[in-house]
Amino acid sequence: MPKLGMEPIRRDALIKAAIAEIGATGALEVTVSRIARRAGMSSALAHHYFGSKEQMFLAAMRHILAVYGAEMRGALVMARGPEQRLQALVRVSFSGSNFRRDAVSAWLNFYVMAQRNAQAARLLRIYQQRLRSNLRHALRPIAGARAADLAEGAAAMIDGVYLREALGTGEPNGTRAEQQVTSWLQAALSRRTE
Amino acid sequence: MPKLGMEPIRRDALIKAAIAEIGATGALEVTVSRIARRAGMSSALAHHYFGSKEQMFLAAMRHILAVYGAEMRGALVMARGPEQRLQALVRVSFSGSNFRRDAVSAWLNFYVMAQRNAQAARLLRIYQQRLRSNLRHALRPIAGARAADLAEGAAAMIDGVYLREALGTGEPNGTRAEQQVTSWLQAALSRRTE
Amino acid sequence: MPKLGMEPIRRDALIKAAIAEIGATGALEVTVSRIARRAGMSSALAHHYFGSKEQMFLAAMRHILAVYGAEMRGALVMARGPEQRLQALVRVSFSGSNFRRDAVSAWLNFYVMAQRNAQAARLLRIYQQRLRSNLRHALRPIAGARAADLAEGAAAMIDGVYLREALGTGEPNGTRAEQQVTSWLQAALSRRTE
Amino acid sequence: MPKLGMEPIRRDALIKAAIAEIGATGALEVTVSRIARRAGMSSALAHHYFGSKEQMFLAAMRHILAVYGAEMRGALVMARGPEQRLQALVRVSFSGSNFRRDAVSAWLNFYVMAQRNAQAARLLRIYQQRLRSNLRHALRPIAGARAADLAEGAAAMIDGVYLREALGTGEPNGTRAEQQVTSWLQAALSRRTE
DNA sequence: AATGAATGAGGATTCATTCAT
DNA sequence: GATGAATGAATCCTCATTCAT
Repeated sequence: MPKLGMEPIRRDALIKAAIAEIGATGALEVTVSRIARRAGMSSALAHHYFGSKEQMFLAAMRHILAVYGAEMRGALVMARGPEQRLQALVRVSFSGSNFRRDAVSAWLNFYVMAQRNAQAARLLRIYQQRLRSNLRHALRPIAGARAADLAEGAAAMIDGVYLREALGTGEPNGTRAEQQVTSWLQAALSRRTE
Repeated sequence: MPKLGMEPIRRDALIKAAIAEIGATGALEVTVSRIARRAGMSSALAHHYFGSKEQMFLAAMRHILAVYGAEMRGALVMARGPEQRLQALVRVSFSGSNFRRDAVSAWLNFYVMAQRNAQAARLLRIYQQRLRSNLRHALRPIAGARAADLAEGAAAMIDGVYLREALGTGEPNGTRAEQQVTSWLQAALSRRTE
Repeated sequence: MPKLGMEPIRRDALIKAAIAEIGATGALEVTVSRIARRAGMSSALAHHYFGSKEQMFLAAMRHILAVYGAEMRGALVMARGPEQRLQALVRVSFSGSNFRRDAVSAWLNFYVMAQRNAQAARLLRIYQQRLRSNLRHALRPIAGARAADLAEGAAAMIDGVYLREALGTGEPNGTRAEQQVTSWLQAALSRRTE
Repeated sequence: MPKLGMEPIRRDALIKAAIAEIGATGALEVTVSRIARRAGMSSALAHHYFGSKEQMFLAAMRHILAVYGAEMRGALVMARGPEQRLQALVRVSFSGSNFRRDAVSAWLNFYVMAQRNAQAARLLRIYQQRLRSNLRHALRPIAGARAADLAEGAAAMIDGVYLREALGTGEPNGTRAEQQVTSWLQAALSRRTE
């Protein structure tokens, strides 16, 4: 039942399957066959659409990144004032599709991938810069000159907490994560006002 | 030129080679042959001494952990007062053998390994608990009831900053990392005194 | 030149090649590569179709057994009266595809395999029981109550003679084997009529 | 504690261990290391004494054969008259050290070995001929011209019954085996007297 | 558009065997 | 006499990838 216009559907299915499979295995040592089977097609078709396993993984990474970016924009749109913007950025990092077990585990593997693959490294840097830039932007009115430093610290904190959730045994707990980051941010900010 | 008592020497060489190789490749997809060659022996001998690739990786992980623990103890011994203890813990995390490019990259891969391998997960948890426990201990006199929370946050911060260094392109910068964590800690602590 | 519907063809070729290779080598220490090469394909394809060397051997065993069973049924169909049924059973054991050098040698190795592999043991037992049951059936009208005992003995005799042919240097001689078993059977039966 | 005159002791221990190990594994795929360990020494020493794995197996085969021959001679010495000689030959085949699970299983593997190894084949033939010759000798006074044929048949019967015990799941049952052969022999003999 | 067929390359692991001590 | 050290040579098996249909 080959149909026309299947390409986007297939690609999407494969990306979702790749993330799910990586999440389930906990490693990048996932076979293309398994991913393809999970997506309901042959591995040959997967290659037809992505050219190589690596490209498929990159597409999956791009997908996670794109969704994360979209959610961030969406949250920022709703925010009123710097404090809310800050909260939005933190909250988005620990919620939505980006914080499901699958995605969290996938992230960990993208970190590893970024060590060898230039494209993956670039994608990662884009994500990091976007987050930092957004954090700086939100912090400027509140923290002034310290905004850059605080943004840097907040980003590290977010990554650290994210990592901990990725390695924990239970299901990731977004609320707890958010609170941890928020309380630190407030501490750093309140000190400023001294 | 077979000698007696080679076992500890060989094991040591293999562990070092494994860490170096993982660091160089940036991934766990390192072959036993490569590691063995780097350690100056046949892959068969590597298997003879470790039984399996996985056991070899675990030994490498244990080694990194042990050295880290030793350095931590050493620094704590020298510390006078809670503040110095705290500083020691942070400084040790970003210095010494534990913060060489190799080791940093190896850590990243151990994170991935811990997602599937129970033994690796256990080792990781031991490390995390030891760090948290040490941090709590040092924070108690300074932060009182908030010590537990702050220790938790500091640990996350350390991991986050560590992660950033692992993913950065340049050589890890321990001083910068230490300062980042320290300044946050001071912020959180100073708020307490309000 | 990939074609569709190759699976049964490939499986068949591999089974035949496995039997031939075992027969030629005289042992189970045959490599998958050799078998695959003899069957005109890569070892990877052999694994693709059988999953493992062991499964391939079991399939070969099942094949020999199935052919033997078919030949037995065929001979029984033609037989008129108990004596002819008996003769058919003995003759089939020492003729046809089941008594070619290859198969005879393969049998010997299946014996060994049956000592460790439960599935092989089961297959072997099925063959033994079928033969005994058929022998009992044929002997009942002739030997009455002694049928069970005689069937047991005839089966052992068949195996013993078969073994001797398997170990002999020359090509197995079916006629000689058949006669040996038959003459013993007649001796045992004639005693009954005393 | 290297002593002088250890050679025969070591060789003996290795032969016993080899038989035991083959019996336990049910196959020839036994490693020299395992055998040596079972015999309480290093694999290097095993090689020192036997030169190769194959030679060790042959020695084990020779040992089993020698013991079997000795037991046969012993039983024949005690026998009075042809009938007792016959009974002695059958009984010895299914009793003593030659009929322990270990040895029975080892025999099966020697059969396989005899298919490739000329020396093993020669040993096997010697055993077979000795048994046949002894059987003929005992049968001559009773069966006259038919002695040769009957000896042939009896030998096959012994092997067949032996095989069945080797493949059975339970412990070999010598009495049952002996009776089966004996009753057939008597049947064949009684027919002669008709 | 889709897939079964097919393989080359590689990788972990095993093991008989050798050798210096 | 005895062994730990060491390895080359296999062997099974996996997998990304290609291709004809």
